[in-house]
Amino acid sequence: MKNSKKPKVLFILGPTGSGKTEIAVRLAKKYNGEIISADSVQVYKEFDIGSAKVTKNEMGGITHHGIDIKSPIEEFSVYDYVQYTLQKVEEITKKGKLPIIVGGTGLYVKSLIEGYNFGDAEKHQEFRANLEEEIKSHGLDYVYQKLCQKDGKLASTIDKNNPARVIRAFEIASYGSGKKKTNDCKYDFKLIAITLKRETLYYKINARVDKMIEDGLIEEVKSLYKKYGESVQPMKAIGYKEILPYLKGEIQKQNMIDLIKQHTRNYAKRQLTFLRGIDNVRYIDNNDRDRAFLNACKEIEEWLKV
RNA sequence: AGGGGUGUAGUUCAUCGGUAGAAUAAGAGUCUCCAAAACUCCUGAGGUGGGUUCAACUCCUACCACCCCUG
Repeated sequence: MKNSKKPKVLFILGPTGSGKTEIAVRLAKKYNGEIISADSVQVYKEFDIGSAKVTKNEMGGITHHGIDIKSPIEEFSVYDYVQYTLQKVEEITKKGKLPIIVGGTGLYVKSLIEGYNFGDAEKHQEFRANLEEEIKSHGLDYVYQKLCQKDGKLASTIDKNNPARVIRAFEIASYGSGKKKTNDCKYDFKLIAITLKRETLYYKINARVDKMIEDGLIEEVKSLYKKYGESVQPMKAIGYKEILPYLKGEIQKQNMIDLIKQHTRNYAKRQLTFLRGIDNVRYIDNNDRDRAFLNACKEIEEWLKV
C-alpha cells in the first residue's frame, strides 16, 4: 500500500441503487478523474434501461470506460475485464489523471485489488459445451466423479453442487499446466463503499424498477429479444430474464415487475455480503448526498497525500 | 338475513387425537474466467373463548374474520 511507485486507483463500490454513479461523477470532476465501470452488464451495447446504464447527461462530461464495449452476442468474463482495466488504468495514469473504478460487480473489483492471476487454462468453448451436455444427460455428480478421478486434489477444493465450478475445474484439470496461482496487486488503492440503510435501499430499488418500466424497459427487451434471442449473456441479467416469460404470455405484468424487484433486492443483498468480505473498505452513508460527498473527499484527500 | 365453506410461518398449501411438514419470501453465507451468474445454510405458525379427553391444531360449541350460494 505504501509503495508510491504503484499508481493510485480509487474504487467507488456499493450495492445497486446506492447512488454510486452520481457521487463518482462528482468526485471525478473534483479530482480530475476518469471513470472505469465495473459492471458485467453495462459492458454490453443496447442493454441500457435494464442495466441502469449511465446516460450521457449523468456522465457530466466525465470520460467513462468499460461501458458499451461489447456487442450483445460477444462473451465477456472476469478475465477480459481485468485485461481491459489494467490497460485503461495505465492510459489514464499516463495522462496524469486519477482512475476511478465504479461498480457493483464484486468479483471484478476483487480480482483487481487482490491481483488475481487467472492461470493459463483458457476457455474451450467446445469442451465446455460437451461437459454441459454430459451434466444434462448423466447428472452433475457423474461429471464430478470423473473430475475426482482426473484430479482429486482439485476436485476436493470446489463446490460439487455448483455446475459452473465443476466445469471450470475440469477445464483447468484438462488444459492447465498446474502452475501455481500468484496474486499481485498493481495498485495503491482506496476503497470507498456507498451504502444506504437496508430499508431505504430496498425502497429505492423498487422505485427504480417502476421507473425502468415507465422508461420503456419492456420495449427494449422486446427488440433485443427479436434481434439476439434469449441465450446471449446479458439477456440473463436481472431486468431482462424476467421479461421474456411475460412477452411469451407466461406470466402477468405485475407478477413480472415484482420478480424484477425481488431479484434486484436479492442481488443488492449479495453485493453487500460480498463487500463485507473485502478488507479496508470505508463505508459512507449516502442518505445525505452532499454530506456523503464531503466525507468521501476527506477520505480521498488523506489517501492522496500519502 | 338464511344456507354452505375456510381460518396453520409474511404468503401459498400439507399433516396429525400424542415433538406440526413443505414451497416461497425474509435473513445469513460461499466465491480466482458466464458473477446481475451459480451454490450453501437458516429463523419463523394452527383466529378468539369455552367444552370433551390423560392429552386438542385436530372432535364439539360459541364468537370473530374472510369467501361462495340464495334472497
